[in-house]
Amino acid sequence: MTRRPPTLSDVARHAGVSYATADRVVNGRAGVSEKAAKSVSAAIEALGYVRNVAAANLSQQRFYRFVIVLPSGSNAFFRRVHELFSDAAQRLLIDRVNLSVDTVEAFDPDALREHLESLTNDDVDGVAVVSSDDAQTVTAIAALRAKEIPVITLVSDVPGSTRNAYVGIDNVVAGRTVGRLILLAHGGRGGRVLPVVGALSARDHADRLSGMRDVIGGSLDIAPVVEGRDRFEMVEAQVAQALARDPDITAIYSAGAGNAGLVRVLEALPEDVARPYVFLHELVPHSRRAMEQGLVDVIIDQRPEEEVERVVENLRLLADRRELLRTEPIVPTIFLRENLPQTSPEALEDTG
Amino acid sequence: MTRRPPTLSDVARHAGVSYATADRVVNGRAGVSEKAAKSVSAAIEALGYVRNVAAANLSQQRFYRFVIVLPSGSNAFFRRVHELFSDAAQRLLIDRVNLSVDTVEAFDPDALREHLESLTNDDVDGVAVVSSDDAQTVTAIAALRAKEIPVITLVSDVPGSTRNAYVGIDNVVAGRTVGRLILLAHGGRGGRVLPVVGALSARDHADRLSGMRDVIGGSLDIAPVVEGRDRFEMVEAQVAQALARDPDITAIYSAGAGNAGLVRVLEALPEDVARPYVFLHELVPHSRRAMEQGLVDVIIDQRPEEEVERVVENLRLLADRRELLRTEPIVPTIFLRENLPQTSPEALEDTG
DNA sequence: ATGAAAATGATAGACGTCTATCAGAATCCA
DNA sequence: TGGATTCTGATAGACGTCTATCATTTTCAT
Repeated sequence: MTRRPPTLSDVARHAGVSYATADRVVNGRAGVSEKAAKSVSAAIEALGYVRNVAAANLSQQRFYRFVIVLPSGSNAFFRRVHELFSDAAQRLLIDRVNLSVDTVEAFDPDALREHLESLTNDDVDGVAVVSSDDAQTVTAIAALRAKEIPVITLVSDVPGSTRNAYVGIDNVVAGRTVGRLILLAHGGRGGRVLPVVGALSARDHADRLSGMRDVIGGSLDIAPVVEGRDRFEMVEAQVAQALARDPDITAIYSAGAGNAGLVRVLEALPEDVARPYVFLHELVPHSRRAMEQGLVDVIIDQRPEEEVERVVENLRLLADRRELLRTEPIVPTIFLRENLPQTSPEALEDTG
Repeated sequence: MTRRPPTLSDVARHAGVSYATADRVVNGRAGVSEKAAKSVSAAIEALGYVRNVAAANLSQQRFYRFVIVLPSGSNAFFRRVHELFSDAAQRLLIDRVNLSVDTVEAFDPDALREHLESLTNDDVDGVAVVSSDDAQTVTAIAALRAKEIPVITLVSDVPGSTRNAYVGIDNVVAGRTVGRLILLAHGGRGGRVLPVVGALSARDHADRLSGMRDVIGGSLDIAPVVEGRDRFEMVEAQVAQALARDPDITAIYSAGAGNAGLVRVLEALPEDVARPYVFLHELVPHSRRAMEQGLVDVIIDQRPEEEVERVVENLRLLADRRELLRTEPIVPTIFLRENLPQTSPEALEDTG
C-alpha cells in the first residue's frame, strides 16, 4: 500500500540536522551554514519530501487573497466573467480563499497600471488581469512579480511581460476555425465575407481576423473591415451601411463585441432574400437569443466558466509554489443552435 | 476583513454544550440526547459552521482512495482516458489521493457487477465507472451506495441507478450538432448521409444517431445504417460496400468507434471524384492524422481531459460530503483541421 | 586566547479536528 | 431507593507545519 509521505522531521533526521535547521532551510530563514543547507536539500531530494500544504495553512490560519482585475462598464461577456468570479468567490470562502473582483476603466493603461501598483503594497497572494498588451501594463506586472506576487493574464495575453501564465484562447486559432466553418458553409461556391471588429488595433480582434484570412485564402472575397468600437450603435449603423452597399455579402464574421447592433440589422433584413451566414464570438444572453431565432449560425465561445476555474486553480498552485498544470490555451467551443447548453436561471436575465 | 470562520468549539459554546458533545453530533456518534443534538444543529446553522476538511484530514492522516473502472482491451479513446487517469493519479498523490484504475472486459455486465461488488468490502471512498445501462450494473451501484460509497457514471450514463452524478456528454445533443454541421456543409443542396455505428443497441450510438436524424429531418436522404461492431475490419468492409453500392453518398457520420477502418476506405477512394464529408467522434491519434490529411472534416470530441478532471473533483467533493458543482453535461468540442490542439509528446505515439 | 558573531539544537505552543478515556451527572426501571 | 443505563463534560494526544525562544556549540577575527 501507500506509505506515509515523508515529513520535515524525516528530512531532518535523514540530513542529520535538527528539525529547527531543516525548517530554517525550507522557509528560507537566515542562520544556516551552506553545508547544512546542502545536506537538507539533498535529504529533500532523496526522500521526495513535499510540504504538506494543508498542515502548513492550518498552522498559520492562512487565508489566500487573490485579486481579479476586469475592465469596467463593459460588455455582456465581461459581465458574465464578473458574475462567474463572484460565484466562485462565494464558494471558495470555505476553502479559505478570499477572492475579490476589481474593475478598472477599459482601455485605460494608466488607470490599470495605477491599480495594479496599488496591489503591490497589499498582502496579495496573486493577481489575474485582463489587459491590452502595452508598456504600462508590462511595467506594472513586473512590479508585482518583483514582490513575488504571481500574475496571470486573462482573456488577452501580455506576452512580453513576466506574467506566470496566460489563461485564454489562442485567437489566431479561433479565427482559423471560423474561416474553416465559413468555407464549409459555402460548400465550394463563391461568396463574400464581411469582417466586423472593435478596432484593428485590438490584438485579439486582429488575431482572429488574420486567422480567418489565412484559411479563406483566395477562396472567397473579403469585404472592407468594419470597425465598430465594440459599441452596438456603431456596429449597427456601419453593418447596415455595408450590407446596403454590397448586396453580394454571403457571410458576416464579427470578431469583437457590440453584437447587439449586428443582431438588430439582421432582424431588419427582408425575409425574401437569402440571409448571410453569421459567425460571432461569445455566448451571452443576446447572442444566444439571436441564435435561437435563427439570425446567427455559429457562436465561438471561449468558455469563461473554464477560464475562471483555471485562473483559480493556477492562482492557488502559484501561491503554494507548486507546479502549474494545464497551461495550454483554452479550446474554444463552437455553439450551434443544436448544442446550446441548458439555460441556467441566472443566464436568462439579460441586462443589456 | 474576513473573520476567522467558526470552529467546532465555537459551535459547542454557542449551543451551550461541551466540545465532546458537539463532536458526537457532527460525527454521528451515539450517546447524545435529542435535545442536545438539536441545539448543536441549531448552532451550526446559526454560525454557518463548516468543518475544516484540511484539519480533519490532517488529524486522521487521511488518504482518499478512489477507484476508476474502465472497459478493457478497448479502443483508442479509452486508452486515452486510461492514460489521463494514470497521469492524474501520479500528481494527486501529493494531495493524499490514491486513485487506481481498474479494467473490466467490455460489454460484460456480469464481470462488471462482480468487480464493483468486490469494491464494496474495501475501504473505498468513491468509484467512477463506465458501463452500459443494464440491470446488473444498477444492482451493483445500489450495493455500493448502500455502503455509503459514492458512485459516478462516466462517458455513458446509467440513469435508472442511484449514481451520485454523471460525467459525460449528452449524446443526443452531440448528434444534433453533427446534424447541423451536415446541413451547413450541404448548404441547401441535397445529399445522402451514411450513418455508421457500433451497434444500434448501444445507447450512446443510438442517441447520437437519433439526434442527427432529428435535425436532418427531410432535408437530406439517410442511407441504411452500417453496424460495424466498433471493429475496424468490419467497419472497413461494410463502409466500402455501402459506398460502392450507393455513389450518391455525400456525407458519412460515424457515431461509434472502429474509425481506423473508415479511414482506410477514405484513403482508397479515387482522387477524381468528390469526397464525402466525414464526421466522427473522438480526437485520437488516428482520427487526428486523418483530419490532418484532409480525409475527415469534423471531429466531435468529448474532451476526456475535462471529464477526468471533473470526475476527480466530484469524487473529492462527495468523499468530503460537500455539495457538487458543475453537474451539467460536458460540452463536446468540435474540432476542425484549423483548431486542433498542439500535439503533446505522448499523444504522438499511436498504439493502434 | 578572548570575545563576538554565527550556527545549531531542543522544545513549546498554536492551528482545528478526531479519537479515546474517565469521571460525574442525569435518567430510567424495578 | 437502589442500581443500572444513558448522557455529558473535561481533557489528553495525535496529525504536520510554523513561529518563537533560549541555551548551547562552533566559527571567526583580533
